[in-house]
Amino acid sequence: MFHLLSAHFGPQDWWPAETELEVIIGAVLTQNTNWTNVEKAISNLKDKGLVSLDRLVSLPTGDLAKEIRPAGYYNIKAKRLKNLIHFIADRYDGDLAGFLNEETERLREGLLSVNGVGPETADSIILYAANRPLFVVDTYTHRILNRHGMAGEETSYHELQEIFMDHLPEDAPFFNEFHALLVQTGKNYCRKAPLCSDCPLSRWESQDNINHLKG
DNA sequence: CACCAGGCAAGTA
DNA sequence: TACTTGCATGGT
Repeated sequence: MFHLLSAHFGPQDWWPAETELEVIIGAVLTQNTNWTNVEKAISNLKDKGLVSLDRLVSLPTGDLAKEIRPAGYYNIKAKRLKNLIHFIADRYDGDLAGFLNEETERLREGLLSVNGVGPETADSIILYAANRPLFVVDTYTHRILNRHGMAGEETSYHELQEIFMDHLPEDAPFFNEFHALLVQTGKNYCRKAPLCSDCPLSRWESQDNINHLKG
C-alpha cells in the first residue's frame, strides 16, 4: 500500500512547518479543520512574531483567539493551545527541546494530560516534532482501512494504530511519509464513494494482501 | 443552498 | 457507560 501511494504521489515532505513549535501549533489548530485554514492562522502568528513560547505565554487567550480566527473553533483552540504552551512552560521551564527529548511513553502521557490534546494531536507531535516512530491515525486512515476491509466503523484509535505498528518496521521517517500519503489519498479520493476506480489504491484490492495482514 | 475539513471534551440520561 | 452536542471558519 505504501509503495503504491508513494509511486503515485511522490514525496510529501511533512510536516509543513519550519520549527518544532510550529508543528505543535499546527497540530492543535488542524483539529477537524482544513489545513489551508490553518495556514492562514499560522501566517497571522508569524506576521506578529508570535511563534515563540515566551510570546505565547504572555499573550492573553482572547488576543490569541483573534489571531487564529481563520482556523475555526478559535475560542476553544486558543484555550487548548494555551493549555499546551503553559504545560511546557510550567513543567519543563519553557525548555521545548528538553520536553521533546523525553522518553516516548512519558511524552505521550504528558501531552494527553493536557485538556484539548487527544491521541491524534499527541501522536502528531510525537512523530512530527519529536521524530519518534509512532503511527498517527486520523479519520482518513480509519476510512481507508475500512474501505479495504481491514477495519470496522467502530475500530478504536489504538487498534488502528496497532494494525500499522504490529506489521511494519518502526521507523520514524517511514511512518512520517506513510501517514502523509494516507492523508493525501483521503483528501483526493475518499470523499464519498466506497472506492473510486481511479484511486491509487484500487490496485491494492488483492485478497493476498488482506489475508496476509489478518493472519 | 448543503456539505465538508489532518478532533476533542462536555453535557445528558 | 453510551450517546449526543458544541465548537466556527472558509472552500467546493
